[in-house]
Amino acid sequence: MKATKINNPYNHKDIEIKWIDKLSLSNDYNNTRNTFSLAIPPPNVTGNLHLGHALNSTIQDVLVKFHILKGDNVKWTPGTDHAGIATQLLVEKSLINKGKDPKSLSTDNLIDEIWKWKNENGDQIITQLKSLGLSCDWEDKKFTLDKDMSYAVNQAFIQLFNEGLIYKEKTLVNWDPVLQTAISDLEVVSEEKKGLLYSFKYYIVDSDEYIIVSTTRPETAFGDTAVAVNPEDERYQRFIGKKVKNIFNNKEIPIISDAYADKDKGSGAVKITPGHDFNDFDVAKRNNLPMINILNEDGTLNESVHKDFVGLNVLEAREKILEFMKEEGIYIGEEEVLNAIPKGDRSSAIIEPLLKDQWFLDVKDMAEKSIGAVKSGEINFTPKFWENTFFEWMNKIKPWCISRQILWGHKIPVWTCSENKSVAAQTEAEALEVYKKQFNKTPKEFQQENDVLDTWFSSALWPFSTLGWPKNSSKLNNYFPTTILVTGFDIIFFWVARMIMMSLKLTNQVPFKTVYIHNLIRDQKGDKMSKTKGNVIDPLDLIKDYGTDSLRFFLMSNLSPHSDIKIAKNSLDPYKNFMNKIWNAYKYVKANSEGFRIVAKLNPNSFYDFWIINKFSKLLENYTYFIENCEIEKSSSEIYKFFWDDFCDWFIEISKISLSEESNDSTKEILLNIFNDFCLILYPFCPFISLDLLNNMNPNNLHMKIPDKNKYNFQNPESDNFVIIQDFIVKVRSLRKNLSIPPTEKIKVYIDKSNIHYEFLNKNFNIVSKLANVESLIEETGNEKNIITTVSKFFRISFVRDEKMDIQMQKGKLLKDLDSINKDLNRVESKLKNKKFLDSAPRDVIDRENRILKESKLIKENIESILRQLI
RNA sequence: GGGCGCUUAGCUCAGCGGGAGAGCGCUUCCCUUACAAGGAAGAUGUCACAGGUUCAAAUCCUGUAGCGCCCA
Repeated sequence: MKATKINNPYNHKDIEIKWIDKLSLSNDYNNTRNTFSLAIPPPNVTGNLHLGHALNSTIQDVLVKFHILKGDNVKWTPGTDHAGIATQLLVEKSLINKGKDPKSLSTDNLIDEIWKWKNENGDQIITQLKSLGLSCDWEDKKFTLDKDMSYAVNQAFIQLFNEGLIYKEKTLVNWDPVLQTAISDLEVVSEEKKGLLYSFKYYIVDSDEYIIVSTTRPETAFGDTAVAVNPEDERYQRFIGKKVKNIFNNKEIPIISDAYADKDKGSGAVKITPGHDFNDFDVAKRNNLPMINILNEDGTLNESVHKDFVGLNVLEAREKILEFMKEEGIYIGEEEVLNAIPKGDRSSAIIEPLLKDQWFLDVKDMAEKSIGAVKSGEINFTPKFWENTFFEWMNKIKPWCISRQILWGHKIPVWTCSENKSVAAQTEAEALEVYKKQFNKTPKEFQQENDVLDTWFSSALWPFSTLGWPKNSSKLNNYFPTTILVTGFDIIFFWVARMIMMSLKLTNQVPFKTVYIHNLIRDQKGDKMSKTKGNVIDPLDLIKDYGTDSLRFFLMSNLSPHSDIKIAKNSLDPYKNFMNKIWNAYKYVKANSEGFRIVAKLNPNSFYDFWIINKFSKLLENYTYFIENCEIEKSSSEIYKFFWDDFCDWFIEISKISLSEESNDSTKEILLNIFNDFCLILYPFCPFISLDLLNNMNPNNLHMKIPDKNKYNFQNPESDNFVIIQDFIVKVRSLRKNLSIPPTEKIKVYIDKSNIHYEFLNKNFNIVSKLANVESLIEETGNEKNIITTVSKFFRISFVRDEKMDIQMQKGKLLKDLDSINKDLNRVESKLKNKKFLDSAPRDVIDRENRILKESKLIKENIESILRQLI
């Protein structure tokens, strides 16, 4: 690759164009190496890239690129999800916009339209993901409705069906009257709303006595088949076993005793509508009550109610039935209550519990095994506290309603004959075979189910179906179980839990060993981003303005296990500045390392060579540790601090001095090598700038390998002396500033030459002279009258006093320092006087306190003597 | 009602038993030949509150208050 002209200013667009297509990953498997594999949480095929995707995929990409650098077998499978309901809705809408009525199309034609849409637009999200610079295996991209993926779905279904875990049952389901399909418990969101609780009388048959019941949904009285009272409720004992007259459906319905009735709620008696309430349904099953369905699929009242009510919607019926109650004199009153309204998460329609034939998957055993896998540590959540959330849900899991009455999805692979005998199979031909074998005859009116499966059913197989399951492929052998799953906490139940259940059931293995849960991205104020609020920040805009590297580094620096990431328009400024800093530092490195190469063995010479090598070595160690521990944000911070503080502010500045004075080969070589190796470890975070600079340093010879830690393994006692030089320089600059001495004015510094650090300071006078603009070091005898002094950890530093100097300012500063030193002294002294502390504190803590005592005393004495001088 | 998480500098957040930290913002000075998208020097805190454990608590325990999320 041709090198970028490094003298140009940093421009993210130039380098992104250059490298965007060179990041795809597919490496050959080699069983001598470690393996790192993961499957991307497949975005909806209808999706547009949002910051959540950017966050989720960047985390994965950092891990992937890190493992590429380590030389592991890496497999990261990308793909998209067919997103049943969402996609169908979107296509229907776009048909309507084009003036076509989707309802006028045949089922097959509508499915064709959806496929057409998918083929035209389905890759948009993939293209957008690529702009993040991800090293997915783009050649091995999956879609949940691909042939092989559908084969896996059918196979999973067949196995679960044959084991009797999948069954069809007429029972209460969550019915979405707008989408006209069943949905699972998880897809129902409850919304608290003020409503009215109405009370009315049910008269006891052949009696003037009545029992009062309360309900927020009086229209369901058509479906009431009992009144329940609590067995311990003395008020109603005498009624149990009697009947009341349900004047709405002209039936006599029993008063039953059931613990579900709450003595303290309302009148204590409760009407039971098994066809339209989940609790009532359970009561009915316990008590063998009949169930009446009063609703059509569109949510209007059906033929089973009084003819005046047929066809009304629920709200219309409510008004009318209240009037009716009043006319009949059974209405008592209403009160305001807060109740939970169930709504569909896609349609926002009020969900009606409805009696329906639906397919269920019994997940109880699977859930128990999944809990076991997490408890035993086979699967680890990180952060660990999410395991509680997982357990909580798994413990009270109910059968999963997996059938949907929509078109777009995997058709349920079950064929049924006229005698209502069913078999599950991949194809009709296979179903016929299975049927003949099983029932020893040929089926009549053999027909496949019309329903499709819940989209999450196929997603639940994703980690292994993408690798070729159920076929025994080499991919599956090499890369399964996957190493890690990276996802947001919002789909722990929808997805993570179901993958674990399915994987344990179908493959007898966990799907992944670690679940890395990350948080959401919110706006500046901490609000969720939404189109209606107008606070959405588009990652593609950020990429345009700041560059992918800046966006990635922002995200990776702001990850937090406990809080969501907040982002404002200018949040990326510091990270773009960092990219610019790296770019400019390279200009310096390049100009000053001509003729030098990336080497395997360094030859450090001066103490600052050793110092920066040690710093880099520490960085390498921490960087690796934090990434492997899923603490990526700490890794980012290490990178930032090393580069800006250590490498640029100190090493480069010092190198300027040594390089201007003599040809210092060791420093030049170290500049180039550390910069090169820094770019390597930066690569997982900021791939574009890293690759471009690495390419510039190693034209046509990119070695994408994590730096060898042995290259940076040097021990040299002098490198510890670096802090002495730093301390001296900072103190001189500080005193200069306090005394308002211009930075351009060279200054003479008085210093005690018997100080144990003096020799080292003097030996490196060229450095301090340049960085602190010191003219000379002069012996301080202690008798000087016309000097002004400050103290540091290692030195007393004095300047010649001048009338122009702001002595009061310096005095104020010293008094303040004295105050804080006294506080420290008090704390330490009282500790060291405490016998119990000396007895029980560890040795190193006591040593440290003693050291602090000594240092503080010295500083205190110095400050006090200086203050006396200043009077 | 049950569960989880949070409360530390003006803002965003680290630290999670032994000297209160970072980035941004702020103040002052400097356009020094990598970088003004920069450099240098600074200021800023009852670590929500109340008890307890400990030689030692921002850090562990209990309780209280407030905020957020999930489940019913």
